[in-house]
Amino acid sequence: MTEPADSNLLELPAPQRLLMKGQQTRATILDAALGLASQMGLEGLSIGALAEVTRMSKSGVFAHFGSREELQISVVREYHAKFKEEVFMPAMRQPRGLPRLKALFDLWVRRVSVEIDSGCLYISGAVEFDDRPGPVRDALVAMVKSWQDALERAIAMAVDEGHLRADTEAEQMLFEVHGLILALHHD
Amino acid sequence: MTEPADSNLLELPAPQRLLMKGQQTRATILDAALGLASQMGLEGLSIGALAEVTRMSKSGVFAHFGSREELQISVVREYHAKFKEEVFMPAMRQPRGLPRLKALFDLWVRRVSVEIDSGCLYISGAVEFDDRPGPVRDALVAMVKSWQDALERAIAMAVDEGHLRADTEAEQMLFEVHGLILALHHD
DNA sequence: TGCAAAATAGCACGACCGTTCGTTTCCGCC
DNA sequence: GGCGGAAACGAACGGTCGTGCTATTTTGCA
Repeated sequence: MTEPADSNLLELPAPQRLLMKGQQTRATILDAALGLASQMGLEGLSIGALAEVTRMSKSGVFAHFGSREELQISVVREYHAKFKEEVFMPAMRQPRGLPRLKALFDLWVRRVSVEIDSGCLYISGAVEFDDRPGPVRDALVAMVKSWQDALERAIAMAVDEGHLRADTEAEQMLFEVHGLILALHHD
Repeated sequence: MTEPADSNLLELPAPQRLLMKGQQTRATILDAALGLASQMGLEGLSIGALAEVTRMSKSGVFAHFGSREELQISVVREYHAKFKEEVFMPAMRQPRGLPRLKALFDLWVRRVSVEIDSGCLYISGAVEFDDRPGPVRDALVAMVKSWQDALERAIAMAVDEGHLRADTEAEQMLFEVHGLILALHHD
């Protein structure tokens, strides 16, 4: 339930040891989990299958998260971090206004296209957890919301800069753009 | 959730009894299954839960379908029949062209709105089975395709009738409309 | 009313699930 | 070299799943 906290890491004593063994394999597991969850969905992600992929024992995998739910949440967070790094951050290096908005959209489209035959966790998660309250759902909506907010800010900026018509309804435009991505993902 | 089901009501005494008992309870089961699958997804639909809802034994439910897969396919077909009856058929009574297209869209939106907190099987199914080949997926894509084709025909007709600009790209418009529905469903 | 067939129940099996627990292996430090 | 703690293992548990069987009940018809 409590996050890693990493109470006593970053002890890089003499040489740089960035990761203790535990954190290292945890990262490995998380990476495999991300791939698995993209294919089977967050609900389809099982500790047994994960153990097989990583060639560890079930309990070995389990120990790193303490519960399946915590594993799912960790996967969501990991996905969000990757998404941020691949889509959000590069776009932020573009000048505000239309260029940045366009970059956000293009990178997003590119990512969805690359994810083909794996599937976006935000979308599959939204379908799986739309009526299943709990911490996983909470984490999911928080991540999606932060992304939507970022998009909406970018739209508003483009309006401010005069790149979009002044009567543009940011929320409505966000809705339509989102629809385009969903339709793209659907095919 | 579903009404009593009243297995043996409507005792229209001597004359026509259209359904043998088996077909009748099969229909009851299918109805319950539809509700369950809308909440939990096609993958989340379990025979045990279905038996509990219908107050039957697992094997009693099972016997009607022979396999879980067949049950899922039956659910998909049932959903498709309902969808056709509630959305497609009424719209067909509108004059061809824009009125019919508009009716299709409105009825679709209405249905998605009503399905809130249950979820459209076409959409959740598309997410769950996008990379899981098999008969269920086949049934799913067949149903979705028939619906998309109907929509595309309606758009083409609206163009023919001069209700839409002649340079309208039916496929592109279908894509955008689909996106709107998906976005609506997503919220 | 009686009887064959259909419908349903009951039970057991094997597979997989998440989780717990006790043990063993590994690694970093004195 | 040896000690202590972290990491990984292996076996087991209780649970649910889909799916075969064999009884038992119910139904439809002569």
